Amino acid sequence: MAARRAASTTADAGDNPVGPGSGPHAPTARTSGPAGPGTRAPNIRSQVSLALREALIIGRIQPGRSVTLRGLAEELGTSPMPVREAIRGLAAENALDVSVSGRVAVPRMTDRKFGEILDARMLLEPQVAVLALPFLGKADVRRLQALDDEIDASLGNGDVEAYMRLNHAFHFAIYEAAGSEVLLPLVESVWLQFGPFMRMVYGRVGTRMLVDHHKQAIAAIGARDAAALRAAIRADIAEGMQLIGEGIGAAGTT
Amino acid sequence: MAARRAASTTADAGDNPVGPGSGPHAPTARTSGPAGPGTRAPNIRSQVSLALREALIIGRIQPGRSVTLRGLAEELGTSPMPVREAIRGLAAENALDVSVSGRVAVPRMTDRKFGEILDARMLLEPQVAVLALPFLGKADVRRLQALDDEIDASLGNGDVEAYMRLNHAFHFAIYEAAGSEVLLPLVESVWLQFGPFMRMVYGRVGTRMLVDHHKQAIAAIGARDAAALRAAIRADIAEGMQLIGEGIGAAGTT
DNA sequence: TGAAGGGATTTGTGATCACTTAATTGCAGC
DNA sequence: GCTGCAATTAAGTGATCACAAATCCCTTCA
Repeated sequence: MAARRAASTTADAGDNPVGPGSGPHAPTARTSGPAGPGTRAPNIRSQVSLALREALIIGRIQPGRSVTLRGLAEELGTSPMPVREAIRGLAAENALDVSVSGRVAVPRMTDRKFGEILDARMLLEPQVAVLALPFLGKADVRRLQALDDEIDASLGNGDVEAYMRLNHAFHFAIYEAAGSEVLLPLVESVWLQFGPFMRMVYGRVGTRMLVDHHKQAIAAIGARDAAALRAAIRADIAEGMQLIGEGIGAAGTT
Repeated sequence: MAARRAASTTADAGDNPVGPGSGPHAPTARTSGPAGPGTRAPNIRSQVSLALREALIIGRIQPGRSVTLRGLAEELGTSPMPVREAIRGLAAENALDVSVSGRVAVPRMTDRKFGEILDARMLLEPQVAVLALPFLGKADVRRLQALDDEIDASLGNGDVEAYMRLNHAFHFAIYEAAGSEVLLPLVESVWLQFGPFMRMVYGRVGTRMLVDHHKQAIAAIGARDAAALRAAIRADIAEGMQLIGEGIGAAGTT
C-alpha cells in the first residue's frame, strides 16, 4: 500500500488482492509476541477469514478471480491449512464458488442472481433496520452522519474502494444495533455475494451518478420513525442496485 | 464397539447422532471401489457435511450437544480432516456454534433467537414459494400430495423423526423449484438453526396437536394462486412456530 | 463433606506430506 | 499454421503429527 498498485488489467492473475496493504510476506500470522493482555490472540483462521471477508465486501477481488489455497497462504504468510477452513466457511456462505473439481473462485454475477440478491436485500435489510431502531441513540445518529460525510467525500474524489468500505460501514452501523444473531448473518452473506460485482461496476461506470438515501435514513432514525426508515432503506437499496444492475450486460458474465 | 453402544441418557455424550442409520463403522468414506460410472465419487467432506446437515435438520442432534472432530471422524470412519472443513462450513451458516476455545456444539435456543428465526422465515419463505410457483406443475402437486399423506401418517403414529424429515422435504420441494441460488441457501441456513430445537420440543410435547397448512398450499399451487400460496406458507410457519415457541421456557436454554 | 489443586486426557490448531486429478503448456504431426 | 496429444505443472484432498490449551477427574487437605 506504500506504493499504489499498478493498474493490472489481467482478469485472472495478478498481485495480491487480499491483505490489509502490508507487504506480501509480512508475518500476518502472529500469535506469539507481545500481544495485548486483553486480546485473546485470535487464531490464524479468523484472521484469514476476516481478510477475505473484507476483500470481498470492499470488492478488492474481482468476480471470476480464482483463489488458490497455496497462493493465499503464501500471500498471508501462513500454511494452507487455515486458508482451507476459512475458504470453506466463505463457500458455505456462497461468498466463494467451489467448482466440481474443487477449484475456488469469486463467483460471477448473473442477471437472475442479481435479481435474487435485490429481492433478499429488500426483504431483509428494511426489517433489520426497523428492528435496530429502538437501539439507536443520538450518539449513533452522530456517528452515521460522520460516516455519511465521509461517504460524500469519497464520492467527490472518486475513491471507489473507500466508498465501498464506508457504505458497508454505514449500513451495518444501523443493522448491527439490532443485535441480531440470525438476520444479520443472512444480510452479511448477501453483501459478500454482491460486493465484488458492485465494486467492478463502480470501477467502470464511476460513482458520480450515485444517489443514496442515507440522509433520509438518518433523519428517520433521529425522528424514531420506523416507516420512514424502512422507506429510506428500501429506496437506498433500490436506487443503488438499479445503477449496478445496468452493468450486468456489459460486465456481468465476463 | 461393533455392537451398538449402550443407550446413554446423558445430554452431552452418547451414541452416534449422525449417520444414516447404518452401523457406526460402515465405510461411509468410500471413494475407491466399484462406484457407478456416472457418479463422480464426491469427496468425503461433502458426505460428512451432508450427514451433519441432515442430522441437524432432522434434529437428530440435541441443542447443546458438543460435536468433536475426532469423535465425529471416528463415527463416520474417516480422519478428522474432512470433518474439520465440514464443521467449518456449518459454523459459517450458524448451524453450529464455535466457542471461544474452539469447541463446537449445536447451538441452544433463546427466545430472542427464536423470534428472529420466525421473522426470517416469515420474510423469506413465502417469497421463495411465490417465486417457485411458476415452475411447479401437476407432477409437483402430486408429489406434494404424496409427501403430505406421508406427513399425516407420521403424525398419526407419532414418528417425530419421520415428520421432521418429511416436513422439510415438503417445504423444500416447493422452494427448490424456484431454482434460487441466493434465497434458498438463506432459508436452508435458518432451517439448520431451528431444526434441533424443533425436534426437541416435538419430542417432548408430541406432534398430536400439530396443524399444518400443507393442503391449502397444495391447493394454491394447483390453482396457481400466488396470494393464496403466500398466505398458506405464512399460516403454516406461524402456527408451527407458535407451537414450538411454547416450549422455549420449558426446554429452551437448558 | 466440601473445595481446591494437580495431573492426565481430550480437543482444536497449524503444518507437512503423499496422492489424485484437473489445467496448462509444449511439441509433434498433419 | 492449426490441431491434437502428451508431459508437466498446479491445486485440492485426506491423513498424520506436534503442540498448546482447555477440560475433566481424581486426589488431598481443610
